[in-house]
Amino acid sequence: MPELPEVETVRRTLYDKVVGRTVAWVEIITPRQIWYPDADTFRAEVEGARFTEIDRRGKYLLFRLGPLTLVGHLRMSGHLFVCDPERPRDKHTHVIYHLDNGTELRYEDQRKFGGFHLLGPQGEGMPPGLAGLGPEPLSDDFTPEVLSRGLQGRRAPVKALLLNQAIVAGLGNIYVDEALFCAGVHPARLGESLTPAEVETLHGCIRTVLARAVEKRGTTFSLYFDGEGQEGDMYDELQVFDRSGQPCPRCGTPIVKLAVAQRGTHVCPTCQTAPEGAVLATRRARPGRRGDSVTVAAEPAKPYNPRGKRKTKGD
DNA sequence: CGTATGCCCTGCGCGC
DNA sequence: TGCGCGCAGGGCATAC
Repeated sequence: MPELPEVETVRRTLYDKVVGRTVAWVEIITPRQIWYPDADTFRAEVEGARFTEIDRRGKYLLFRLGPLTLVGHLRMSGHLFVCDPERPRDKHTHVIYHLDNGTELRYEDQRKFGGFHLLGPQGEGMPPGLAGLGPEPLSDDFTPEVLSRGLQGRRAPVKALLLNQAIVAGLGNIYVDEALFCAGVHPARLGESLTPAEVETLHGCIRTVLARAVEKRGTTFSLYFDGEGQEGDMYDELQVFDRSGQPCPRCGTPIVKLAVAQRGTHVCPTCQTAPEGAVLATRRARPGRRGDSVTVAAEPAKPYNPRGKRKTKGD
């Protein structure tokens, strides 16, 4: 799952291979991955344009094409990389930007969740998530005060708030769990319940965790690789994510997997104190499945609703 | 407005 | 061995 560190690594690894190149032609294999405008207009506008810069905001890649901006989002399983045309095409190849030096900028995506927007000079066509994106966590804009304002008075679990890209940009499931562990804050705590000291610590942890992950070129968990096809090295440094049943690196207590905000969530039950009176119900120990013991966590005032899946409800 | 839920999609593990 | 099911998850639309 590409989050800020993975997307930043993709940006860096694509940079020299793409910037300065002109798009000879665009091959759209799966039109539904073109989100804006329609595929024909998109192709017509991009063909002949030259990549002048690659920026990143949160998990969005911003390819500057002179006055236009090609926005890419990898979502869960997207890959963007440059390769030679001889490379066999994966069956999940959806878009190919054929470059003027004969190489190809390919977009592959198993789940077809990701896609592209082409923004006009004034930003027309911008997805709402990009327009409403919160501060870059590694920039000076992101201060403890800014984080505090994002959590202030909010009755959602702090994990849900950190996943909210309007509060802070770029965090996903992996680094939220890591940052909350680093800060010793339980993910089910409500945003409004954090003390100023906890917010300050959490702010520092978000930055430390993300900066380290960028250094390590991201986490390869399931299928991530960067713009050169290389995997990230951060997985081995993860403290809690995907480590359920393994000893906490700080105190040795086995890491537990919970559901918070409908998301798989990893905590050390000793280092991250559950909120006072929290309902901690073991949903089900799924035998054999990576040894997960899945537990549901919620504040007492708002009992957890197991996934709200009312498909074949008892009838 | 803030919060919660369903949807998109497909590979995989699991249970039979 | 093979099939069908449930799960995973980022962002957006929609419902309260």
